[in-house]
Amino acid sequence: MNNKEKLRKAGLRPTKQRMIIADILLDGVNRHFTAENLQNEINSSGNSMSIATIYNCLKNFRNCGLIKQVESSKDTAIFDTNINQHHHFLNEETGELIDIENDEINLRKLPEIPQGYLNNGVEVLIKIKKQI
Amino acid sequence: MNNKEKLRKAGLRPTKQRMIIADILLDGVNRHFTAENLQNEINSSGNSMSIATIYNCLKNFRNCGLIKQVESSKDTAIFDTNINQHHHFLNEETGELIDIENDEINLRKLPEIPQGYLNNGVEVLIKIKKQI
DNA sequence: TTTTACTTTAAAATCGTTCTAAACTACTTG
DNA sequence: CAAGTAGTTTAGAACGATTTTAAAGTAAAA
Repeated sequence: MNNKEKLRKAGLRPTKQRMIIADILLDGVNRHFTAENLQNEINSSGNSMSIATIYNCLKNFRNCGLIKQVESSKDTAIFDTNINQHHHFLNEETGELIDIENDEINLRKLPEIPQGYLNNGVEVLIKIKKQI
Repeated sequence: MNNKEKLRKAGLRPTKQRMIIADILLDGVNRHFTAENLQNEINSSGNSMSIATIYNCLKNFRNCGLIKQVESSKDTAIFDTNINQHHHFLNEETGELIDIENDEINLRKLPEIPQGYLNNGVEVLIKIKKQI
């Protein structure tokens, strides 16, 4: 499926701007990035786009499940093109994230989900620091 | 150990402002809060404090391990007085966090920590949503 | 004491992100 | 294809959380 079809399937009009971003993000390579990172990539691809459009687009892509947003206490939102359930190492000193595939972690015992709620995804974060 | 001693032990001068905040936070009750939540509590305790001081203090307390900061992609920093390793349910719709004690989760298989790094804490986040 | 280093403060500045409202464009319908 | 309409992009203003500034204040050391 090409990117135009992916956007349509997600319920998004394939506008010029969304296609530029889809061409960068939806190439099958897993990556973590911020809005600013993406703007730089857009610029170096010879295109340009309002930062508001980039934020709109990231929000739309995220809401449609084309990308994920990482839970992180950094001051900048971090997005992830790996939309499968998976986990992360976090280097707290640098903010760097490294993917951990879902089958590399085995959650044996899970607590009971609060009454009236459903499990909507589990994320494990392993904080790491440089050995001294 | 009283709060003055706790601050000294953490390497922080027990100033008037830090004592006010310690009296609110270090009472043994686990809670999640933002800087603004804390400011409201300070105000209702009959005290007042510059917001810059509140931020300074929270950062100091966090760096000294007196409180923790929760990994969360919300736009406001969330702190936690529960400093033991533990986990959270996150209601993504409301942002509400609920503690999961460490022994309620059993992580069987863990991935290998990257070469040259040490495990510095594991946090599991279980996202939940209201059943319809 | 007196000195020194650390802390607090109000206000300004900064930074990421969202809003606004006007111009534009994709899609629909005739 | 033409015209309508609903959704999208844009620059720039606005916003909210947090940090910085620089001056005044305070705790601890000498």
